[in-house]
Amino acid sequence: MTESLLEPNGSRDASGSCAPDSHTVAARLAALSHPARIEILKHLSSSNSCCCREVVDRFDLAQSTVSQHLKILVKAGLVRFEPDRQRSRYAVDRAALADVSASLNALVNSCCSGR
Amino acid sequence: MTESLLEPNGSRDASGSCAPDSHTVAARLAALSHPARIEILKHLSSSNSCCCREVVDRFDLAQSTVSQHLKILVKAGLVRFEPDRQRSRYAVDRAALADVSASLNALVNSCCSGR
DNA sequence: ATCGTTTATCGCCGATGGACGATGACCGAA
DNA sequence: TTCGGTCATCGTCCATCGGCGATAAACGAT
Repeated sequence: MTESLLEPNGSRDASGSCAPDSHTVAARLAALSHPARIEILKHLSSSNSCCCREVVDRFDLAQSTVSQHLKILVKAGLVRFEPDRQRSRYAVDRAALADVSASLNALVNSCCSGR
Repeated sequence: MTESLLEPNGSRDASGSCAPDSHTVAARLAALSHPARIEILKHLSSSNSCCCREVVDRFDLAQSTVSQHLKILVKAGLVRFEPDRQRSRYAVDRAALADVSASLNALVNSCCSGR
């Protein structure tokens, strides 16, 4: 693994808020850096909770592909997964999503203030 | 809420808020989804303008690797590139950075309102 | 002109991503 | 039970990423 040459870890900025390290932010942004996943997120948010099939029907992607994208979103913590009997239920974790946005905001602010 | 006056690709929906398409957002987020690039951005922002060498000295990465990362950041429009005689100058485009953040904010908001 | 510095690019390689089809498991209904 | 629908996972294929060293071009200084 090629990590550890960057940031000391959990640095705190002047405002006292904890700035997540670059790896964490990068990993979460990576989950958002695919158009299909963004669209899937939008779709999920529009209907509170979806099963995989609904997403497959909406987009022109194979079921296995959609399942993969959902898995990535779940792994990133942006989508909650609840295995129902037959139909799995996927739902946007709005708090987590807001958190990612806040992290990026913090990064941008630190870039704009450090001058 | 947020104005993003740039972005030629931004389509304006009925509500007047600018909603960039998924590909655009995804591409810009992809540029941010690497810890080294995030750290490089922070470094650039801390000293207004850098040459490649400065970044190479700061991080434990080969010069070619840093050059690649910088190229990616430039291509994404997050960093401005100005070829000086000998030393290229790289500087954070704070407006573009703020714009990415705003785009993500807009996405999150649309996900949180659509319910 | 020659050397040293800086930079961008090339080629290479291993790892990962993204797409798909096929498969098997699970469940509900007939 | 059998059938149909849903889902996760596996394996495969191809493209891209991320790292590096090597190289050549451009420039300043000697």
